[in-house]
This record gives sequence, C-alpha cells and structure tokens, in this order.
Amino acid sequence: VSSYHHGDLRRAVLDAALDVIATDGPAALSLRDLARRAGVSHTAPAHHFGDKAGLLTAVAVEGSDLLGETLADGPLELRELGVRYVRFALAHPAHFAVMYRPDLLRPDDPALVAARARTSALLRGALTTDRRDGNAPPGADTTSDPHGDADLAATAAWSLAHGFATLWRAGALTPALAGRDPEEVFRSLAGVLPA
Amino acid sequence: VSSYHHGDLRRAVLDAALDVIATDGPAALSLRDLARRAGVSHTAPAHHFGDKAGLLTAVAVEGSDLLGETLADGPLELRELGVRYVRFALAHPAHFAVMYRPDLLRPDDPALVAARARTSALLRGALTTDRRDGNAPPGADTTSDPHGDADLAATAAWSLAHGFATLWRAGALTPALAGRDPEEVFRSLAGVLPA
DNA sequence: TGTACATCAGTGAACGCGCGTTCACTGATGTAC
DNA sequence: TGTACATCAGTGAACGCGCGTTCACTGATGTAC
Repeated sequence: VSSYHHGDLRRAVLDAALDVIATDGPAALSLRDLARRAGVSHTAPAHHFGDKAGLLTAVAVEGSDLLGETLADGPLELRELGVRYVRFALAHPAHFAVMYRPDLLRPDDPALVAARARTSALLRGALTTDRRDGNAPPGADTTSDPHGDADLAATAAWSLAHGFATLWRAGALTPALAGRDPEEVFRSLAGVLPA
Repeated sequence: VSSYHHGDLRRAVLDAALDVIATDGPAALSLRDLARRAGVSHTAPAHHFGDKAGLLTAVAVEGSDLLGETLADGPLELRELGVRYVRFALAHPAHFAVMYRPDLLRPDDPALVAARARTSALLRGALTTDRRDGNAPPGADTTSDPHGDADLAATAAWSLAHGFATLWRAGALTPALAGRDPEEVFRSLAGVLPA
C-alpha cells in the first residue's frame, strides 16, 4: 500500500465529518481537523470537496439516498413511512442534522437536486400505488391530487415525523418518555393520522 | 447622555444577536461582531453574558417566555395551540432556532430551567382546564393522565407544529405551497388531530 | 511489452484574519454617613 | 445637602490559536503509442 495516496480519502473525510457532526454539530466542523483525523495534510480535503459547504452538500446527498432506501424498503402506508422516517433520523443523526440546513450547504448543487428528486419520485410513486390499492384517505382523489387531501395528509405525516424526531434528538421529549423506544412511541403517536 | 455607559447594552447585544441568528444562524455569532454592532468595545458583552453559550441561553430564556405569552393568549384546544406555536416560530425565528439546541446553550442554567417551567406549567394548567371543559380526546382520563391518551395527543400536536414550522423555515415545504399563508396551511393540516 | 507524458492526489511552508481571553485601567453610578 | 468610597460598566492593548487559502512542489496512476 502506497502511503502517498490515501486510497479513499473522500470516504475517510466524510466519515470523520459524520462523526464530528453527530457529536458536536455541523458548526464544529473544520476541514483542517478532518484532514488531521484522516491522517492527511490539511489541504488534501479541498481536492475532493472544495470547501465546507461542498462537504456538507455531499453529506446531504448521501443522506437523501439513505433516506430513500430506508423509506422504500417496506410497506407504504403513511403511518409506517413516518416510523421509518424517525428510524432514519435516529440512525443517521449527522445526515439528518445537515439535510434540512440550506444555510450550511448548496441547495442548488446538481448532485443534491438530483438526489432529492430520486427520493421524492420514489416516494411519490409508492404513495400513489398505495392509494390506488385502496388506502387513500376518505374523500381523496386517487388519480391526480395537487394540494388536495392526500397531499395534506402526506405533509402532516412528514411534519409529525420530522417534528417528533427533531424534538426527541434535542432531548425535549425524553423527560416524560425516558427509556422508551422512540419508534414505538411514535407509532402510538401516529394513531392520530388517517390510516 | 453619557457616552461611556451604553444605557442598555444587554438589550442591544441581544437584539444584534437575534438579527445575526435570523440571517445566518447561530453558528455565525461572534461576540466581537456583536460588540461592533452595538458600538462598544469588544470585551464589553462578556460583562453581561460571560460567553457565547451564556448569550444563547439568555436568548432561549427570552424565547421561552415569548412562547408562553403567545400560547397563553387565546383559546386552548390543541389545534389552536399548534397554530400559535407555528406563529411563534415564524415570528421569532432566531429565538426558535436557539431554543431546542442544547448543544449551543446551557440546558441546566437556572434561569432557563425556570423559564421553561413557567411556560410548561402554564400550558399544562391550560390544557387540564380545557379537558375538564369537555374537550378531552375520547377515552382520556381527565383527572390524572401520565403517558395516557391526552399526553400522547399533546406530544403529537407539539411534534406536528414543531415539524411543520421547522420544515417551512427550511424551505422544504414551499415548492408545493409557495405563497400560501403558513398558519392557514397548518390549520388545515391539523385537521388530522383530535379536536 | 515498454516507454513518455498528462493527469490527478497529496505535501508542506507561508500568509493574513478574526476570534476569545487576559489584564491593568478608567469613567460613571449609587449608597453610607 | 455634601462628600467618600465601593461597585459596576466599559476600555484598549496584547497574546496565542486555529482557521481557510494560496503556491510551487512531488509522488503515483493511467493512458497513448
């Protein structure tokens, strides 16, 4: 193994970044520190990511794909999707912490736009299929439904799951629910949603 | 007016901080910059807040009280509380951005603990009254209900409002809902909640 | 199969910058008598 | 009502630090012929 070329510096820097973000948040990131952790000179990371926003954009791309995988792999009623969303957020806290921070990354980056489009197309397709199978909320137009009941229900489910995961991670919920399994708690919580 | 003493440097620094946070997020804060904005030497703010965590703790205290005021002033069904929570988050984005970031402030600070206790007592009291008035979710024990249906419903409402406000602020929702009034959107969204 | 060369990944010294913190200080305010 | 003094708010020079960025470079890899 040559010691001059790292082998997979890109991956190594990403992993170091995920580690730092999960522990101290995205604000604590420094390219020099990541280089140090990867055992490489401090200018090397710039070669792969340009700057900090580039690195965080790469994290968001990866997060979007991971989220897509997590959501796609299983049954697709709205409630179960929420459970999976919560699972993703707690299993990949660093990705989750970065994905919805347009101030920290480049929201218009082509790779990021593409990744988001992949996940959302996948999700839209799945939900449409599910509705056709008879799981539509009462009164929903199952063919095309812009801004209609089904879209509202999806937005509600997303908000519920996102809010729950965020509050849980912040420790805002735990006093009352300490020690319980977050997915299980969310599942009962999501009883408020239309099936 | 003497030019040596500022008059209300504490308020001036807080306002400058809120301005910076609303624009660039809490990570962009620097005590030196805030001192500059307040027209004061760069060591002066330390006198009032100690350090950055102290400043952000003060912001969170103020935010907690503002939230309490916003929630307390009006009718108290769960759905309307959600609407008011969203209103608070969008009207005071800087406070909202800081309040649930235990990594950035001192969660155990006595003033913060007290402020949170105030708001949550106020809210708990109000909800209990409301339930006694006959607005309890079906099956709820209206007298004492730890971890029961009513607590679950409250957590669901909180998660829904928190998630919606967060996603809205991140611009994640706006493609589909651009230009619409967020409170109005949330009100229809909250139709999924038990009354 | 071997050689030449372009490309790419990583180096390390140097720079300038803004930051937080310390320190001895000074100006204003308020309270005791 | 006036004076003395303690307390508090703000000053400004100095420091050391980690950061991102630039630059000329060197080592390894892969492709053309």
